[in-house]
Amino acid sequence: MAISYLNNLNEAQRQAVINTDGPALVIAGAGAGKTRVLTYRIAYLLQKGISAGSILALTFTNKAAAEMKERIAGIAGPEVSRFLWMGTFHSIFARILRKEGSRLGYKQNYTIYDTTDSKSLIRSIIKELSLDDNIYKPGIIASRISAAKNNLITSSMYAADSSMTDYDKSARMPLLSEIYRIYASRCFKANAMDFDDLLLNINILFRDFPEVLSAYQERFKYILVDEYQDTNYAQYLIVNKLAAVHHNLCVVGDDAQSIYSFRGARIENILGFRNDYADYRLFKLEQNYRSTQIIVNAANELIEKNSGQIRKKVFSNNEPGEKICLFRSMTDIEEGINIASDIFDRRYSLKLKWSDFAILYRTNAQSRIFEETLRKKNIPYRIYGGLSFYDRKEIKDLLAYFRMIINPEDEEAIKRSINYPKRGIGDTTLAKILELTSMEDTSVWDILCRINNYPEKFNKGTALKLAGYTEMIKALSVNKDTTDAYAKAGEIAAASGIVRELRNGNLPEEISRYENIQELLNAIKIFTEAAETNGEPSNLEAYMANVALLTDQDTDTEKDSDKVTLMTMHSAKGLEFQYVYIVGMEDTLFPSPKSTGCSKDLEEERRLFYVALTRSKKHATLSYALNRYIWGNLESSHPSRFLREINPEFIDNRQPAKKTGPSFKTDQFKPRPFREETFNYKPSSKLKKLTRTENTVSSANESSDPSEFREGDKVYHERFGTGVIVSIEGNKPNTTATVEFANNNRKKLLLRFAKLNKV
DNA sequence: TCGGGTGCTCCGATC
DNA sequence: GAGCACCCGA
Repeated sequence: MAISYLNNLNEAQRQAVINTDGPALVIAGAGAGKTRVLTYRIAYLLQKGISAGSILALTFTNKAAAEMKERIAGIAGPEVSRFLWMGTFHSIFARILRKEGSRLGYKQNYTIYDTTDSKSLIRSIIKELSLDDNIYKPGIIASRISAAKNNLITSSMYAADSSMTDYDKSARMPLLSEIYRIYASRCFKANAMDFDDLLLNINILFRDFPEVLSAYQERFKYILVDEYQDTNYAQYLIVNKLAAVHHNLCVVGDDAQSIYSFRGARIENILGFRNDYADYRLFKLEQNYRSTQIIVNAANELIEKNSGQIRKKVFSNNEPGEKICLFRSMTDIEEGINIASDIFDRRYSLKLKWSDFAILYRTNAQSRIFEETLRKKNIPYRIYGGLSFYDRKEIKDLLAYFRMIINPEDEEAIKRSINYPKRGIGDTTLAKILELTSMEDTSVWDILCRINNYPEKFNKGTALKLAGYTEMIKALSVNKDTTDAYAKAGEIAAASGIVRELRNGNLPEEISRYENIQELLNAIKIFTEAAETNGEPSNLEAYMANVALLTDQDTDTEKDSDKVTLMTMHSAKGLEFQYVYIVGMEDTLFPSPKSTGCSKDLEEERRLFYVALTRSKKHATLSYALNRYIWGNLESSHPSRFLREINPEFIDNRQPAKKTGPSFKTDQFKPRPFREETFNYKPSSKLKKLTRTENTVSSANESSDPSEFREGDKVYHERFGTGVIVSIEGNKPNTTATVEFANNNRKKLLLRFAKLNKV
């Protein structure tokens, strides 16, 4: 293996690569070549003769792991890199738990519950305890339990910890610890672990079985952790325990890019590394290869306003670059138009690709307007962060059957599959079964297998339907170990009736569901073939072992397509684009109003802004609108405080709307005129949007109260078309009016005027 | 048991 | 605005 790749590194990077022994903290500024250092360091270890099987490299996403693996395979060869322990925290520890979990009472075929499964289980526990789910909200409870697990607080510790229970009492949820207890026992009975259990149970395993810990401590001579600033307490402990013997722990990260505290990440882990390892070596990667000097300098000045951080001087030797543009728009729609136009202009005048552009926003809800404005200009775009492939209903439905074949005790899989496709097994029947499981302290599957023992509970018809389901699962399970995953999956898809159900449909969404099922089967085919080539198990159980840990990018088919990217600032972390638009820079959106009361949260928002800004290679545009629809209501806002934190010398205030280019038709996008107002009606209290057509309001002059409605006003309703107000009970917001539509239908509607601020 | 209408909630999101 | 859970009527 050639060592020449070291010549591709600057001095700081080189030092971080070749000093392989002892604890090392690599602080990598944005765009400083972090991934390159990590991959080269591993390649260097391999080249020094360290066996791949003794190197553990942990990442947060499959994508990061896959990218690194590929690069290392390129340097060291796939036959070596194959044996690296490289993957996400969850996948590596899930793998260890498959092997060692029996010590904790789990079977090797345990299921991994995703967040939907967890929430659904919590919801049913709340119901069974007859608690009010307006107070005991499943989402809140799930995150309390998750946070507890991430801090290694088991349900019994939770119940004994007065600081936890006092908090719950004050939140009117005194039974939260009870829900946690039941939740944990139900997961256990279902032979299932949720995502947090994977980390919690590894900690318990290492605590209670020192011989297991010491075996893995011995095995992993070199440990590398990517994005160390994002580790939570459970991950922190595992990593440090594993490194306790060889001390060859290399953590890489950037405290300035810590943006995940809401999911348990502790910036203290990276800030405190020097206290954990007095003999550590610090490597600072400060040269930014990505961005222009203006962007790097602006970002530096911004992040300096945060207090707790590891000081570093990120610099760029690239060109100074263009100033950062600042767009001001009257409304959110105008903002969308301005940005679509700017992208359009730059794309053609500078001969760029659509994929050179990204629009970054704080909340997913902001994407809609950009979708509309981009579509109107025929600009291709791609939204990230929507429903992922594996979150789709039809995929989850089919996977539930696969789960049943592998682990029939999986309660959530039973609930999902027992009455889909419809078999006439409803909630009442299910509730009866669940009651029996808690009375007899057993699993749902156990009751199902003995359903004939309860003739007084289930009538003949119901018992027959249940037995039909149970027998089907049993029949499909017979040769599950010897059949390959693809064959078995096809058999299940057919036998379950899911394929039949979807194939009969003619609606576009049914067709697309059917296609998604086909896509899943294709993915399984690819898995099966790859496993057979590598001489690894290719049955369904092997496929299912990791499927809960997979995400979208594994089925990403659009990778190389030329499209504008739309995503949140959070999901943009780690990516880069030539031209970046950071939108919605308003006090109502960014920093999130929920963060402004707390300096710690505000600092995290500032880091988020830092992350967003440093995504741009060539140019960044910041944008805000003075009026915006928030949950259907128009609200006015002020420019974000973060705009004042960018040194004005880096900012260009030029407004985009004044520009005209040969390819740009201004009249294609008239800003929404003041008179085209929007208001809502409320039939039995549901708000629906109505748009008052332009021509009808001409009678109202601007000095009169624009919220007035009168008889004769025309209104447009998306369901009924245009109608005329024939009678009205008032002329203020929230007045009821009878509207007559074209087909003589009269509807009584509550009209609610959403006031458009005049500017 | 099934479906359609209604009402509530909503920051970010890896595995 | 929109997704999702729930309720009520059939």
